[in-house]
Amino acid sequence: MVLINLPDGSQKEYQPGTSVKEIAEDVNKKLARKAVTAVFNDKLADWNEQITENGSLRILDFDDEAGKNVYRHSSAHVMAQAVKKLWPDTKLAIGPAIDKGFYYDFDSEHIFTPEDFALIEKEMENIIKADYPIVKKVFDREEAIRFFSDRDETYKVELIRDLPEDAVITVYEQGEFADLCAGPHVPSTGKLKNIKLMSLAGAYWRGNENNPMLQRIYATSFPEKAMLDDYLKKLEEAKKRDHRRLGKELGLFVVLDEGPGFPFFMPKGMILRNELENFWREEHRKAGYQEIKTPIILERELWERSGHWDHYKENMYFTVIDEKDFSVKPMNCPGSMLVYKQNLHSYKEFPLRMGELGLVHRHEMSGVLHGLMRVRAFTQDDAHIFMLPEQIIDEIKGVINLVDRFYSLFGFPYHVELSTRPENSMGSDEDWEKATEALRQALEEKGIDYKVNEGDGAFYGPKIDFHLHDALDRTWQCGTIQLDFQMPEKFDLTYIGEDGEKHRPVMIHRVIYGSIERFIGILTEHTAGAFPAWLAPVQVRVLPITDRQHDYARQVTEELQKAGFRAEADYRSEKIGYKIREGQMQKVPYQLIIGDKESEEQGVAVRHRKEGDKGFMSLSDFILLLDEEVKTRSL
RNA sequence: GCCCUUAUAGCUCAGUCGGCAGAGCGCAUCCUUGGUAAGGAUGAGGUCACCGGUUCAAGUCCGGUUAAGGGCUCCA
Repeated sequence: MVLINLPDGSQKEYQPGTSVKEIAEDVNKKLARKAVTAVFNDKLADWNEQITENGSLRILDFDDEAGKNVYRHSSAHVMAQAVKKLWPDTKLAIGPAIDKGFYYDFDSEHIFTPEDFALIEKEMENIIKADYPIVKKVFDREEAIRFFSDRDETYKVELIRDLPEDAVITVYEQGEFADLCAGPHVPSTGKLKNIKLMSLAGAYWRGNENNPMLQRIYATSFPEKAMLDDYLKKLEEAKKRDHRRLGKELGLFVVLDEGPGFPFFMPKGMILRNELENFWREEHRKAGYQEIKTPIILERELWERSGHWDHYKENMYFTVIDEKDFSVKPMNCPGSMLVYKQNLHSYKEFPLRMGELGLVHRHEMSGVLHGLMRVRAFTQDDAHIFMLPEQIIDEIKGVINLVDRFYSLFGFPYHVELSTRPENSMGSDEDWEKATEALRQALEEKGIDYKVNEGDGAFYGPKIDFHLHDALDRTWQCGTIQLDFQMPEKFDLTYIGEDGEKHRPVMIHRVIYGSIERFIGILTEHTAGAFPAWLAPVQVRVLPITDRQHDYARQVTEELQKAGFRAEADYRSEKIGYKIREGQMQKVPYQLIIGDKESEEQGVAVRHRKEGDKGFMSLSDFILLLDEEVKTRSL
């Protein structure tokens, strides 16, 4: 007999050779019906796998991450089967489960279009209805190669050839369809339901642009109809708060044909932007930063010296002035180095913090441009900090505090990643060791959990990245702190130490917003355009109910403006409901309704964007309330 | 850059088989003066992205260009 441990702590005995399925059904009939796959002794197991040794077994359903992946992966096989049936000359590449669904890459004479989706979905339904058992077969290498060669599946053959010598090669079959696959899979195609094909894309074989372009079909699947509907609804909602759409609707920013990747900021977008910059300047002044501004166009020779010419030329723009070559800056650091070199520095000045809201231009490939999220010109809230080696830890902690101050203010949760030395990097092992240790120690002293990305650092130094989480559960890398050993060398930066001798300072680059443009994009989607009052382009709208209140409304508006608020009034002869609707859609935080009662009693009826009608208030009370909200920059 | 898709009024979009350019919203003017998410009437607004081709005739079909959207990281 074999002894099986179950997740609830109980143990049961079975005949050797009992299948996972039989055990599951014995333990819990209901769970067995919902089950997708199982984990036996920490390894994913097939439903029909026979248990021959003692161990612990856990049944997985769709709610488990691993179960979800198996469900989606099996869905991908069914999609591939349908496609092969409809277009038999199609060659299969790979078809994994991904975050929110799955895809399969095909190489086919037939060019897929969205019109094919219905056809493919129909065929998939047939396959599901047929309820083909999904059967695992173990092949040795030669057999497997022969098997797929016979079927002219050249990509599969290539995959097999790249597998390690001793790999166990498994093939899963369902009906006439067979695919090279590590498994596991759901027991039969009938287990799958609610599949929807989402989109088409080109994708290079193995992600390499020198390889042939395959056709990728993205799709998703769920065990319950309600789950699929919910997912589709969420996609709709995400579309509604797309920053490109909101940017246009709210008059914030726009990207035009005349400037691909070069966004325009409209008056209201500028208010947002200026507020973000004001806040940035205020906080950086408090944190002991000085501000500089370096030129956007600088001589080619500078970029050769900094190494950008060699490492970054592809992404740079060039121009000629008086027959000399110049580059538009893609980064701020070389300019900052030149500023540092204008004086002789003493260790007593350290740490020397130089901030710059620097506009950089980078030539991004046309296909990657995306609203404000990926552009060709953007403003980095950059800073370069020059210091003594022993100041690194405290200085990093200071930057971490600043990042936390910013992200918490906007209500963004975030997580932190530490990237260590990559392959072809510069500098000595000792320097890297010291620097990485300093970053680690700073994080640990701050009590911050972090993920380590081995070998993911910049070629000039290790780094800490801050990834913020938005309201739609996506993450964005914004802040970063990078140690740089290379720039101080290349520009021969020095300071005079206590000993009167010249030494090489340690330098870090850091950004908090990352790119102001992108941060605005993220913030727009996060808040769905309903910015906190301190950022809102229009903070208050005054809405007179009839012409009788126009004079008083004008007086109120002027008083609000005098108090420093961005206020406007709507004097059109529309009904109050109409004016309110418009203000709501423009996401104005406060609307003040003014009728006879308010003008007689010299007050306002306050309507909050989210809380609705808050009733009558004296104007001075309202000013106090809004002033507090703006001053504290509350959410 | 590469693959698929798309481009019609300020915005969102319809336009069938190739045969007079459309709707809603917005905007302007007028009527309406009203109490917390759309009152009514009238009107203006178009090089159907751009260049070329087929045709008696092109928003529509074909080719090219530009731009945008979804991807090109997830690995049997």
